[in-house]
Parts: sequence; structure tokens; C-alpha cells
Amino acid sequence: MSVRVRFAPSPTGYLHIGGARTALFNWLYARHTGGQFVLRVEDTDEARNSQEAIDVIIESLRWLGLDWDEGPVDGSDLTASKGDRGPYFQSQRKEIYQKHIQALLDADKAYEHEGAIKFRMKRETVVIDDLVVGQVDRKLTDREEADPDFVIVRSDGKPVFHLVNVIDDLEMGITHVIRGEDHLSNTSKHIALFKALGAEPPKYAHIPLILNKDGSKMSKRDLGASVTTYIEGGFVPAGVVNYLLLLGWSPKDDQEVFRIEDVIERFDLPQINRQNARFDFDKLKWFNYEHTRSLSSDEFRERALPFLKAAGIDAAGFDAAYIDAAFETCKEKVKQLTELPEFCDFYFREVTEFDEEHAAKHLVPENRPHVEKLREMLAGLEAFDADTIQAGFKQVGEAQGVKLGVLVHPIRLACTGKKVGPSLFHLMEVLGKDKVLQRIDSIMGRLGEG
RNA sequence: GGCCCGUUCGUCUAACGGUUAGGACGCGGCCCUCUCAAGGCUGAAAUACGGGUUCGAUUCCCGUACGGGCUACCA
Repeated sequence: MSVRVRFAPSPTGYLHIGGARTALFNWLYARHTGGQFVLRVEDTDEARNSQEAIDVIIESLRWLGLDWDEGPVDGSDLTASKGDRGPYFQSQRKEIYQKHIQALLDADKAYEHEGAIKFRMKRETVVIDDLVVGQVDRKLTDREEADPDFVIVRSDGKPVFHLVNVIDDLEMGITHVIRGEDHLSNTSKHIALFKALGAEPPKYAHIPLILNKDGSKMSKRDLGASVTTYIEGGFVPAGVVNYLLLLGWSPKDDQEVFRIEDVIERFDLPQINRQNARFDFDKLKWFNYEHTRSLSSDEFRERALPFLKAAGIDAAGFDAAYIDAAFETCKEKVKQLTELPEFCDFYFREVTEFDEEHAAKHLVPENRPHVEKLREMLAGLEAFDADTIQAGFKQVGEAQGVKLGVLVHPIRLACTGKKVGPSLFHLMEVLGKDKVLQRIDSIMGRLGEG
């Protein structure tokens, strides 16, 4: 039987990092086994739901690259779904729930109580054969000892989570439920419900939770809790996914940086860890850097341009080759794309502002002769590539009797206005001779009389 | 309170019952160097505690402590 897994978020206005990892593991398991990945929206809480909240979930999953085989087509139209086991929004499945509730009632497996409907739960230990945790003998709690039955339909007529979740998994033919460990205890209810509905329960795999750095529960406000943080924060999906992957799953060797295609091949449930993991933003940033630097020029440009635009830098007038060459000098320097505009703005606009503290140190009269010699050297260059420029700097340095650093600072200031940036010789090559000379000329006035 | 799950460097993790307990992030040092990074080398850093079982426990069992989850007419 083909594997069918699902991710069933409820639209709360953001996709929680833990939910993202649950989605990732489900997706990976589906792709690894050649099964189906279903997206189901648990939008039963009408007060809290909104189209916007659903869009956020869908956008976040798309951004992460977790595509689904069945589920909503997009967030702009609630009725549009793909797959033949729908609808995929719980808000549209009321008749289905009603049918099963009636069946339970008719079979006396459920009964009315103070306007609500309660499920007749057996007063006995339920064995859960969990694919990750192992066999769990879920004994009754003291309350269940007193009354094992639980409400499945509230007195206002709305079925509760446990019921709709089970009915949906049943109707959608879900074979493996991979979800957070916070549902482990409730699994006894779900198994009983499946059996009462005349079906075999699916296989369960409960994965550990993601906690804050200090071990507390991650809530919406905590740093990094929402996938939106990464989308807006200049992260790349592959980096976030790689970090999430290793938070709870281990390849059992020393490999850390993964391409998603390789993960699909290697991923499986037995390598999922059992203990909760703490969230470490620094390590996530490192993974992000590793993946950002290895992006193809096309993808880097595509992802970077929106961040330049947001920072008010218009790169539209430059051709792709120039943009790529410029980005190439920055690629291995930035950890997040949000750092890029500050790092590369001089490629796309005139230098009008200077790091004054740095300028006060290096745009000084005693440097004037050096800068003049450098300008002369650069103006005479036939080829304007990094190696030639560097060789020219060395010659001037020797002739003037100063170290390279003395020459580099004023020119970097002229070309970029900044103290830090890409390799000077490479950046000059990209800028081109004309712009470089013009920018050097424009700082001559600041040098005073040599 | 009851029930369930867990516990290896600060963090993520590796280790058929026999290893100098390995790797990664972060942190420190050195090297490289036009800035900032990167890179190379290197240092500090862990088996929660107590009992068993065993020739030998990080590893198996029990207990304690600690952490997390669930215990709703929340999801």
C-alpha cells in the first residue's frame, strides 16, 4: 500500500517552526517512499481563521519548497483544491463529520450528555506502537479512571479536534501520522476512535518538540518561531530546511550540509531522535550561510534583488552580467541577504556618503601623493582586471615605500565610501576603469594639500 | 496530583557492552590577509545522580532528580 501522509496546520497567522519541521518530515517521508503528501487545513476555529492566515501557511510551505500532492491549490480561493479525497478544508467537511457522528450514535458508541456528545471509551490501557518512540502502554489517568468517556461534539454542535482529525485521516486514507510528540498521550483516544469507526488506525510516528534555547516552549513571539522571520530576514529555504532537518533527525554520520535530493534518498523514520531539541539561531545562520554561498548566480540574483529593492537600491538599469559579477564578490561574505544592500550598494549608485571616522584616518594630506600615483597607474592600465590592478598596487607600494594597506584604504573609501566590503581589486574590476577613476577624482578634494 | 516521553560538551548530535567518548555551531589562540569574511591548524568543553546485571557499562534493568508533553465542551 502506498504511503499517504499529511500536514494539517490550523491557520493561526503564522507557520510555527515546529510545524514547519513536522511538514518537512512528512514531506520527506512521502518523497522517500514515493507516496503522497496531503495538505489539510484545520480551519475549524472560525473566530481565529482568516483568508490571510491561510495564505501565510501556504506561502510559508511554498517558500520552504514543500509541495503537496493533494490540498488547496492556493490561498486566494478556498474552494480550489487538487486531489480526489477532498475537500481539504475542515470548514467544508461538516456533512462528512455528521455522517460518522450519526453512525457512532446509532451503534451506541457515543451518547448525548448535557447537550454534547460523548464517546464511550473503554476503561483500559491502550498500546501505541510508535515508529519513533517504540511501544507505549498508555495507562489511564486518574480522571479517566473515574470517567474514560470524552466529548466529541460540543454542545454548540461543533465536533472537537480529536474527532475531526481522526475522521479526516480515515477518509483521506492516511497511512502514517507523523506529528509532534505533544499528541502522543492523546493517541489512545485516536486509536479508540479509529476502531469505533470500523477502521484500522494508521501508523504513528511522534517526533520530539522544538524548544527555546532555554528549554521553554516556543511561542509566537520567540525569536525564530515563525517561518515568516526567515522569509523576511534574508534566509534561503535550503538553509532553513537543512537546519530543521538536523533538529531531530540524524544521518548517523558526520555529514551536516545536505542537498535536499540527497536527503530524500536517505531520510527515514528510524533515524529520528527521541529527545526534544533546543533552537539555536547561530547554527541556523551558519547553515544559511553555507547554502547561500553555494547558490547559482541565477538563484542568488533572483533572491537578492528584492532585498536591494526593499533597501531602496534600484538595480534594474544594470545588465545581468554586471549584477552577477557584483554579487559574486559578495556571495561568500554575507550570512543573510538582508546584509547585502549595505554591502554592495556602491555598485548600483554613486558614492555620496562616507564612513567619516574611517575617512578622517585615511583621507589625509599625507596620502595624497599615494593616491595620485595610484590614479596615474590605474589610468594607464590596458587590462582592468583584479590581478593586473593588484600588481599595479604592489608596484606603487614599492615605489612609494609603503605597505599595501596604506594604499588600499583611501581607494576603498573612494570606490565604496566604506571601511569594509568585497575584495578591493575585484570590486574595481567589476566597477570598471571609468567609474573607478571618476570616484578617485571625486575624493581628491578631501585629501587636502599633500 | 495522575498518565506519557526524555536526559552524552553551552547547543545540535555520533559511538554491535570494550573508543584517548568523535563531528558540527558557538567561544579562545595561532596562521593566512587589502577591509570584512572565508579557509588551515589548534585549545577549552559532555556521558544527571544512586543502585544493580556484567570480566567490563554512555550503551541493558531499577530508583531518584531534572526537563518536556498530555490530562478541556483548545487545536
